[in-house]
Amino acid sequence: MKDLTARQRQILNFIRSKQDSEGLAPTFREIASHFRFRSPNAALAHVQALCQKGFLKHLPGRARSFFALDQEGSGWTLPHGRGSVRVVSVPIYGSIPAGLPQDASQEQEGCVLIDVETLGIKPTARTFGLKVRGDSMLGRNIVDGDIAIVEHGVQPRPGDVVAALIDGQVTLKTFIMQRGKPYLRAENPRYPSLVPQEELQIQGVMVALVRKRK
Amino acid sequence: MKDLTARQRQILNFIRSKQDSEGLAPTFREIASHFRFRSPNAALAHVQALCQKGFLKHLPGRARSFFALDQEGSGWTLPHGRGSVRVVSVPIYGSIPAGLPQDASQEQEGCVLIDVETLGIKPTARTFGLKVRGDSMLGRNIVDGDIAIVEHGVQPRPGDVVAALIDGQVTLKTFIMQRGKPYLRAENPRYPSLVPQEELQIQGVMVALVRKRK
DNA sequence: CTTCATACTGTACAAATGTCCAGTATTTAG
DNA sequence: CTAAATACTGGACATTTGTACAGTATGAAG
Repeated sequence: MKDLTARQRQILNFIRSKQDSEGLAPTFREIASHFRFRSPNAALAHVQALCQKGFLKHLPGRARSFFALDQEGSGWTLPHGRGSVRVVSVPIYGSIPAGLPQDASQEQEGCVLIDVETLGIKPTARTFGLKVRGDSMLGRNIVDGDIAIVEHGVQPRPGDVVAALIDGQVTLKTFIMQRGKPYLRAENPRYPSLVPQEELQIQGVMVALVRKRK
Repeated sequence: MKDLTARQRQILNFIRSKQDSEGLAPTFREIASHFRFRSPNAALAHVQALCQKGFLKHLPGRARSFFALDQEGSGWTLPHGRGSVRVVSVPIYGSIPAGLPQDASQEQEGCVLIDVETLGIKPTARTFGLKVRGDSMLGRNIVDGDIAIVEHGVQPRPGDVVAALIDGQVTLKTFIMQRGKPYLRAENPRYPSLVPQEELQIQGVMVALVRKRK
């Protein structure tokens, strides 16, 4: 996917922001007016460039028919109240094979949609849901059947719940520091309590939790 | 708020569905065409009626500037994978005044977006989020800061967590039956454990729970 | 019966809007 | 230097679109 020029990104952002703030995409002339173009053609040219590069969709002949095609991360920007919310679709995995789920759509058990602000995540980060099995995290009030929303590639802070890969199995543990060294702690007395962090691979940090009625 | 006629509701639904499915509100002529009107004026008249009754907003002079003002079933249908998902926006209240929140937008603390399937709710039912204060539901692994998604107008089943109004305060309790009589149980030893159900008003049943990272 | 609201038809026009053509700088890549 | 891409100006035109005015028909309310 080609990159955008600075100007093109400005145009795209303007279209997005108009859609977000007013719930209505701008016209070519409104774009031109905002950037002080004296002709709608400059706007047209930019829009065409954006379409060609796959960042925008435009239905020819129809007013205000701009659709920002989200490049990074699937997601949508929805009108909401006065402003807007950004939602991402998060796949739910029952178990995660070694490594990161690339396109493990087979193992997928479903989906949750979450608004970005609720989670406080960056839409660029890779996020997935992990169905909790067993009661290893009871001490953190996480029970069987809960869906842990896990974000990959985030530095865990002490006390965070993390998803770690141990013996090919993904488990939730608490990330802690002791004497400057990182450890993982299981939150249930029946499990080995402390694991040195070197022995395993942290898949991600839990940023949210979703629980359904049973 | 006045009621809509059957035809007006059809028009409103069409505008909504167009916005949902195509991401673009229709023009007067597109409305007319869909209903086989031979003039855009019929559409105009209906839109004006909808605006007057407060179900729709329209910016005069601007193309496709329709905004369905969510009366009851706010929500969107998003493309998702092969199919689509329906999402609703759920307001979060820190506290709920007596009665049901009608347009208590002042007390609102934010919003969560949840896909309907995850919750298994009927989009018509009135749903809201309730920010949990304190640890009265620790026994059910619900902690301070959690957001309980509560659905109004649903019959609670024994064992369900319900939101109940006691002394003007909304509290979460467990709904149980004992000898055929309904009771509410607090899930923390420091609280009075059993309350006969007659003394209070059940606001709704918790259908889901959302927890953010602190 | 009359009055009113609802639900349209038909014509028309002006404003909003998309889009084409022909240019001019400026920058970037080779 | 040359060619191509980018970033515009200016004018023009055809559609799309919103909207006003003038009617017709129907059913409900009084």
